[in-house]
Amino acid sequence: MDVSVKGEYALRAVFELSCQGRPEPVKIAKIAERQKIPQKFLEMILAQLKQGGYLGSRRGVDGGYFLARPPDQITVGDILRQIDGPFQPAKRPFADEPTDSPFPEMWDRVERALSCVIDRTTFADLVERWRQRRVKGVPNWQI
Amino acid sequence: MDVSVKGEYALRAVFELSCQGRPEPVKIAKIAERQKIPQKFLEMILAQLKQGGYLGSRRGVDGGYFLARPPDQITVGDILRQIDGPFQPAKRPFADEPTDSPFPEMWDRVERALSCVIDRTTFADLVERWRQRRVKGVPNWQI
DNA sequence: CCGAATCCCTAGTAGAATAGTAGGGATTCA
DNA sequence: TGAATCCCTACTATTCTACTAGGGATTCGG
Repeated sequence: MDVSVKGEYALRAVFELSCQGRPEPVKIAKIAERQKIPQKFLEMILAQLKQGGYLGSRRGVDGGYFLARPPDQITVGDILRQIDGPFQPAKRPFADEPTDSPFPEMWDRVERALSCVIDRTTFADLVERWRQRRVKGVPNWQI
Repeated sequence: MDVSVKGEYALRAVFELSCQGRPEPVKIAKIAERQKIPQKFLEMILAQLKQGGYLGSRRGVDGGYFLARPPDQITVGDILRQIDGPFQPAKRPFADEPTDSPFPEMWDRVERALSCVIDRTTFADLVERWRQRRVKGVPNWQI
């Protein structure tokens, strides 16, 4: 019932890209440094996200990765599913399980509850909340 | 974001015990057979559940395992946590993560959403829903 | 056209976790 | 006493995780 490190790295990378106002390319090395992610590992992750259609890239001197869509159209659930695969809490139907088990219905509830958070949270939301917190956390005492 | 096979076995075993009206001992072999769980593996699981205070046991000829509390006082969350450990969706705080990350707050939401299902679903609930479904699913055509 | 910077691709790998199995020891009770 | 049961320790094959290594393909300024 937990997210892999790879999944967390992916979220942080996409968050980093979402913080850019314009979608101009950011280098792998820069993302790796700012988010403290092993660079070669990050390369694989970004490739996977690109393959899922969430990122675009450019090679060469001014190359890098960028969001393929605006951050309000990418959800946390999108990224996690792309990296860690679909997360049914339990394999359904469980091979050996009696067909009239009480659990599948409960797993559905779990999945819906989870979906309510991760499929409704976009990276635009994350950036906005994070900016708001920074403002509230470090208020301007000068007025 | 998924439950281990061990965790599912544990749920099914506790469900099986919850279906007994009285808390009289049920043999490992019987639970294993009825729920199609490898017996030796089940032994470990039941020991772990006993150690967590959810089950009691008796040895000898009429021995077996039984619930240590009524099924309306054991939740799905109790059992899953005992078997699979606490499930924070992500390790918090993530060592390398900047301290002002937007994610911890989101993981809190996820955890609360999850908790709303698994910590509010008791085994009494599961048994009741399951019985109700059997009644509705196999209606009496004789009137 | 050169070459430096960048992304791209395949492969390998140490260590941990998962899902068990094996074999016998300790209790209980008729 | 002995049969039935739970109890305990150890072992293991397989898979997964979190990387690392090494180079190849593009892009672009000069």
